[in-house]
Amino acid sequence: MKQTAVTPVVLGLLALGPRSGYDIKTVVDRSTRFFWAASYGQIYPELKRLEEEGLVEGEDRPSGGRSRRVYRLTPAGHQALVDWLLGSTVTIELRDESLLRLFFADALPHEQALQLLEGRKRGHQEYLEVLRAIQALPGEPDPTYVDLVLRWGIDFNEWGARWCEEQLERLRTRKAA
Amino acid sequence: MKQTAVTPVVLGLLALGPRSGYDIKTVVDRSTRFFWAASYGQIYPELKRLEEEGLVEGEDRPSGGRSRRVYRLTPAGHQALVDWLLGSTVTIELRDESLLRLFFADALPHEQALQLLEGRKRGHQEYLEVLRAIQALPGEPDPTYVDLVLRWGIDFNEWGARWCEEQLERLRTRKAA
DNA sequence: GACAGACATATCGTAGTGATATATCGTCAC
DNA sequence: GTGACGATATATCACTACGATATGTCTGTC
Repeated sequence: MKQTAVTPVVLGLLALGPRSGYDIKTVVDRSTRFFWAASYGQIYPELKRLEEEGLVEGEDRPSGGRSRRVYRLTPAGHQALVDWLLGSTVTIELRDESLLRLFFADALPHEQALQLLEGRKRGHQEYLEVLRAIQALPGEPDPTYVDLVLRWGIDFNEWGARWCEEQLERLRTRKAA
Repeated sequence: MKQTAVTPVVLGLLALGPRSGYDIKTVVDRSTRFFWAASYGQIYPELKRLEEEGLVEGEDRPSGGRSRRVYRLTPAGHQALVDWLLGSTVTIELRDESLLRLFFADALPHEQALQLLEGRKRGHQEYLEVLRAIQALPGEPDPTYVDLVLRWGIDFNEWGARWCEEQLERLRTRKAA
């Protein structure tokens, strides 16, 4: 079975209930996009491909003149999801412009370099607010592991802000010494 | 001035000294790739483009029959680097398959889901070893901020492994309750 | 009844990836 | 000294992904 970057996220979301391509994109943008993004340009072709392979089943369910095709997971699709969940491939890619700036910060005067750290700290704090707002959203509580991943985001940004603060102190006192 | 994803990393590395495209790729693979990757397919065209814009200067310096073109930063290029360093754009993109697995882990039996957390912890520990090996490399110490970013990688992975451990405990005791 | 905004699918230009082709050089073994 | 192999060096190409937007429909509301 062919695997692309969106395969698992499509299968995983359909496992939580039948959805259209549009629905998938909406849910992704509100949840996994923080660590796994997906675009229409990937989702729609992928749904077609997965249907050809028999992992999902589509059903036209237009509402009036507006077309809508809802997909559900087949047993084979559920198996493919579990196989992936138990698999051992690990993709980790990070693209962090703020770290890249820090990396080259020796080209700046001391004070301006420290301001990069201040900026990074602020970035973590702002991100934190966004995630806390999501956590505080009304509605039934998230499933255990969905909640766990949200926690990760919150804990990570707390850690990140603290780290910046510690390094600022270290670099300031070291300079004074 | 047009900006692509590799512009800052090329300018930044040339600021540390003249280099060929091959050199840039080698240094990237040993350092920034952890948070900012770059491929030949980006680097060579980018060097040409930056030369046309007058931000870098190339000089053919073949050794024997083997061609080699070494680039150096122009004053305009240095200015462009400083402008970017002081800029406020923030790109943060994360693609973390292990988090995606956790997100969908409610589809697994409790024990197997916990094993995903164990696996993630192990991933952090392995990454940690790689980074510690880099830190222990002989040679003159890295510039302050280059070292700072390496520290970040180490501290982050230590934090990540600890976080997994804490969540494992929490989920285990909660289940028992 | 008009307008904004959500719903839904589809597509397209641009850019990035990873692999590989081509060629030279250094060095180590035998 | 020659053959093999890996490092140096540039270039390119097929494939994939991304982000933005075109197109059209429906719903709520002022």
